[in-house]
Amino acid sequence: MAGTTSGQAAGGSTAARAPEERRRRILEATVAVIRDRGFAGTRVTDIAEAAGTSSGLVLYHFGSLAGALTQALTHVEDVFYGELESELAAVPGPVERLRLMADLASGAGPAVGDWTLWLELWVRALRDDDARAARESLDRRWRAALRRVVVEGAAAGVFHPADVAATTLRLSSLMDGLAIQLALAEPGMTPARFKRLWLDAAALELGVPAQAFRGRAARPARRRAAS
Amino acid sequence: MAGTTSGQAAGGSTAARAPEERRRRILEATVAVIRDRGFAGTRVTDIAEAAGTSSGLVLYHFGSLAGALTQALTHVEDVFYGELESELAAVPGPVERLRLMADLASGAGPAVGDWTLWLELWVRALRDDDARAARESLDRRWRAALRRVVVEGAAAGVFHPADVAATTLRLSSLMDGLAIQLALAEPGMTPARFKRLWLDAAALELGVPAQAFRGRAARPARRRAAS
DNA sequence: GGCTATCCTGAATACTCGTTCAGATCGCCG
DNA sequence: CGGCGATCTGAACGAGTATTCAGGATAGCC
Repeated sequence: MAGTTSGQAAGGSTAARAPEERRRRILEATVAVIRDRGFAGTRVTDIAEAAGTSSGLVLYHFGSLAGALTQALTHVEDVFYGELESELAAVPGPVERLRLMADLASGAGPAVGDWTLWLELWVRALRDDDARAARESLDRRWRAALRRVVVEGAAAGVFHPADVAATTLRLSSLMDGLAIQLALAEPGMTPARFKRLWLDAAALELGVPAQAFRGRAARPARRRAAS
Repeated sequence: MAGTTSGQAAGGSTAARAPEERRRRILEATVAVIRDRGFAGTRVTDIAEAAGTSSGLVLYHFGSLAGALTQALTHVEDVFYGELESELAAVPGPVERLRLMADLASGAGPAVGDWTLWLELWVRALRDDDARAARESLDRRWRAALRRVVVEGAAAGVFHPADVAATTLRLSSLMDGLAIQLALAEPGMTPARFKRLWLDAAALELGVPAQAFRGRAARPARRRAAS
């Protein structure tokens, strides 16, 4: 349906093609609404309103509400992956990279952002194949990134994991578990505590002293008040 | 609404009051439907059908669909807690108890059963206060049980946790995270692997050799083929 | 300028439920 | 027995919402 935008030949010289722009805006609006109201509570009208268009257009572009939800997921996946890769590439060593992943997951960074969306995704994945595929892909990528950092650290002689696969799986699962508390705003669970708990577990798993992950990164300018 | 069953005076001499029995059946049917279709997909008719009654009766007893869902949650909580306590009381030492908890969580035992319901609960708790309260209570109880086992083991000189609160929180969070994989039937995640991963993490956290949690319980009769 | 395909709108349609309601049924008591 | 309250049923109602549709605007192209 919707013609798969067959003849977009007319190269846009003046400005970016408006339709494409509109499409993207709708997808981002969809993500925002899902975050806010959940998959189950998201209506076509909500998406249209959030995107500043009509419900007709949402259906015109995505065929159905389910289509919009699904495409929003793959959009999220693209954005997430792009950000993760560029963020990771921007820092040097394994210790710093592990800390970065903790930052991203705890909500400080842009990539993971709000875990609410992830909880929603898990539940939808129980019964919807597209959601299942999206989640699996997202999870695999995140876990692969983590594993890369672990392996890198082991090669550098900094980390000493007993079993790389098990360590990777446990550390990413621990993140998910802690994330539930964070998403539900469990009293006592803050991004800082999330980070501390996870990095301490990483220290245990990787056979390094917990201090290895302390210090820096959290409060960049505190000692030198004004400079 | 529904009168809180005011005058149930008429003491039932012959058999248990049918209405109470019916009520319980409806609650259990509700839980089954939630497990199967999720909170979002559960309709009054589904519950009625699963319980073998009419939709009118469901509303008569619980006032609304939301009421039925909420009461189903507290029913689950009661059942869960009762089973957890009695199971834990039935085994002797800290090591055995920790293994029992791994069994229960991995799906071998009756208490946790299917993690699907838990994922559903987390998401509903994002926006529904009753669900939030139910989840918090369930979580607190489970975590308290875990903490008790850890403290008991520490007192006996078997476990050596560096920080009881952090260890408890991490081990229960890790369970939640692994449970997601289990609920989604991630390839490679089985109850056995779940148990192994979690108990190995426990060994790390508690400063005991991983072998401490191996052996027994898994395959009771393997060496002596026939007896 | 006209023609056409694409993009876009908002009202109309059709359908799915939650909830209401007008009574049946049942067990019990005076 | 006759009445009464609690329990139970299923049809009818109404609100909410995905999707359809009849057309309008727009931009490129001859």
